Amino acid sequence: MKTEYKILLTEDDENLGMLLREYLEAKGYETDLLPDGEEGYNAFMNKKYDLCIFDVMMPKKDGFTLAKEVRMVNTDIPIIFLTAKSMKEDIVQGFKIGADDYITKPFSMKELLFRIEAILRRTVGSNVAQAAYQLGRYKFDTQKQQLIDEQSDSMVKLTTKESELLKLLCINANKVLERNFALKTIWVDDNYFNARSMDVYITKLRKHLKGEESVAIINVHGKGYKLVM
Amino acid sequence: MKTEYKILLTEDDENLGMLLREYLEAKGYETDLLPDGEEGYNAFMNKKYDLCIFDVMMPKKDGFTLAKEVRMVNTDIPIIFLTAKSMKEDIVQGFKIGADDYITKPFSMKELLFRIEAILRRTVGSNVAQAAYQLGRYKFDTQKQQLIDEQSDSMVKLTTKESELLKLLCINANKVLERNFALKTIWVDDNYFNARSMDVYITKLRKHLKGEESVAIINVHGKGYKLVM
DNA sequence: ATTTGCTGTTAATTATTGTTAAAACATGAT
DNA sequence: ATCATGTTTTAACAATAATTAACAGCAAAT
Repeated sequence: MKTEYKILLTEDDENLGMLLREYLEAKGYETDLLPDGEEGYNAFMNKKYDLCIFDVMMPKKDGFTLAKEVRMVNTDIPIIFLTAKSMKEDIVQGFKIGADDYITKPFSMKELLFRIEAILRRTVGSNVAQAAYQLGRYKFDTQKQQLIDEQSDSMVKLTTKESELLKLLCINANKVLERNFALKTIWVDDNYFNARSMDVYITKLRKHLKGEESVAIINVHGKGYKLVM
Repeated sequence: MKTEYKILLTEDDENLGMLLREYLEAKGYETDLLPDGEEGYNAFMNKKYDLCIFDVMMPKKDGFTLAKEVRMVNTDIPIIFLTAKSMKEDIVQGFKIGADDYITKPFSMKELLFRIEAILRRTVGSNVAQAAYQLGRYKFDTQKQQLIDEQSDSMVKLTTKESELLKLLCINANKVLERNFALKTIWVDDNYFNARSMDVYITKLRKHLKGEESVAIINVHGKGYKLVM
């Protein structure tokens, strides 16, 4: 099962745009090409993309403005800017907005592809479970279901449910882990009682992690929980 | 508490190496410079680094071999390759090994710095990725949903809604944040009651920020609110 | 000036989450 | 099968967050 990644590309130069789209589609990315920032924004709001590539210089709405608006709705989606070589200042500004990468024109399409792959490997790919997570001073071993305090060199055994929940939180670190999702994956059924059971486990995990200031499980009201670190 | 990031740099050209190390240290990165792959590997095994920068062409052990060995021990650590412009094939190989980025010589040190920052923002994610806004004496951490008063060194926890709204205001600092836009992004639906709810949260935010004269949330009649500072 | 519609603020209501403890359930050892 | 132990769920109540209601104040339009 290999889901196709969806790319939102905005580029006002029609020739370059079409060329890029064709290339990206050939490489297996579903690509939507929009000619300016406004249309790009509309497209973004109407479809779920995995990555954005915005030309900086565009009519109606430039790439940075578009990126800001996109960031308001989605803080995580990777954004790559296409920028003219001379504009060093653009690059600085781009990173401030939260660019994931930038690429200066002219560029080879291969180069762009490498960047895309590298980013997707990190962002989407980071959603893949790992064997162990570092939570500040604690190391969480998902296999052994252990939380090791590397400072005092002590260890706490986690129960199955504790471990499963913490693992889900880790996989979604710094993102919201939706209640329903967690309930369906761990408790199978998402009724009222299971939701309360989950709350109980959140309390337990918070106690386990309270020795590390930089790590916290915060509640996102009505949505779920977020492991921040 | 700002932990210094540790960088492992291998580069056989002594002049370039020293220059880079000097620059990176000036930018606040603790940098160890090793002249070849073998010494680089020894250093890696003896210390905990946050990021690696490997020259591809090195005596004794080239950058790719070194990277492969490092990857066996640590699958996550970001690796940036320094490679000669001509060697397009190098780049392909580099990404196969799992490079996070590559940079072709000659390059500007600023450019390298941007790459480093971008990668650290993503991977370590911890310190830099947390979009934090400075509001006069207050520092607003969007991830942890906290408002830190840096003068009294006290902290106030924000609720999810408070945090979301303040974040939108910050993104649009000194510009009008339109009511409808905020309602649609935070409350999803922009009916009368949600609009009143938003007003209540504006009051709450104003209270939170009243300790700082230079920051204010002003109303733009019929349009929305503007965070001025 | 008066009306209408927006905004400011506080308090009451409702919904969600935090926490603790007891009950129910599971598991392996005797 | 029974017991001892640890895990998970349920229950109960406390605390917090979000919405709604109510009324006061202000801004723009007629």
